[in-house]
Amino acid sequence: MKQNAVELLRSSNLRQTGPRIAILMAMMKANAPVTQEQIAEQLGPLAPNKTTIYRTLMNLVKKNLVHKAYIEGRTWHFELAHHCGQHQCHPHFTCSQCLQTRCIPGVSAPLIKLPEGFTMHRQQIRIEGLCSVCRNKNRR
Amino acid sequence: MKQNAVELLRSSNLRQTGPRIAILMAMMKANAPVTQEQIAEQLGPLAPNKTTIYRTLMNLVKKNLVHKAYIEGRTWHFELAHHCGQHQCHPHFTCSQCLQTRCIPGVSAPLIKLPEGFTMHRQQIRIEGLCSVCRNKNRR
DNA sequence: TTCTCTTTGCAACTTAGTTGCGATTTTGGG
DNA sequence: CCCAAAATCGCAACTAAGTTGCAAAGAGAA
Repeated sequence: MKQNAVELLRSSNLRQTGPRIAILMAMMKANAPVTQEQIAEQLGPLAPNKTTIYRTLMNLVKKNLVHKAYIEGRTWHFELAHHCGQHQCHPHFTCSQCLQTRCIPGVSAPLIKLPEGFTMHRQQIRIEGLCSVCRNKNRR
Repeated sequence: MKQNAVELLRSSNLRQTGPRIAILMAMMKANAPVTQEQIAEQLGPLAPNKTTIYRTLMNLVKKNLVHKAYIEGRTWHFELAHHCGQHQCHPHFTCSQCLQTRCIPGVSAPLIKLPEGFTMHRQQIRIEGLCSVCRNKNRR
């Protein structure tokens, strides 16, 4: 997995530093978009400083190795780009009751047709609803 | 227009107060999602306190008269629900160069099929790209 | 008009992300 | 292998945006 991270950095012409490799590895382990805080938590006491985490994430976004996910709440979430299509991320579902977010892999919507002269870089879908767990709870 | 705002409040069983009517009217004038600050600015010196604006917006969201739009940046944007479909808002386009956001009215994507047991309340689409103005600027 | 419940404004506060800057690390060249 | 230049990092102080608690004002039913 570390090899994988190193490879990603090399392919994007980014220097291979400890913090970057650690952050990428932490994101590989996650199966949903993560926040700065979750990354730090995951890496434990040797986690990089939060400034470094934010700066790294923003660099990775710029290089298109990572995408920012648009999710309810005030906190930014990020995920590795390699499960996303070229112009479209997989949808994200947020339960409006338990507030958990999860990816909905393997599905996508047709790309929206933009007005004349506009170029699409990326289309993202966010869904709000009730997850099956909460739905069952409500039934009782 | 004021009548319209009053009607919205009545139909949702909300008390008709000055701040609420003013905020709804400000949103009716806008043709893209607005922030608390933009609402205050629009209403000028007699704008309600920012706490009131936030609280009002959150109430209106709860009543489904207003939706929160998911847009790049740290600031919340809101728009009236009456241009949105029942389970889907119109897409929002943000230019990654000038950062302006605009609505793309009249188009939508098929609703994503959720996993068994999940219920959809609302699907929202966010597109990032280059608007025609910026694209032309880059050409030169 | 009065009473009750809701809404508002204010000021202080919290959270999440940002900035500036000196110290450290990476990497390419000798 | 070693060095210098450029990129990156960590820290502490800061900013922006939204939140909270509470007393005062307002809405609407009787």
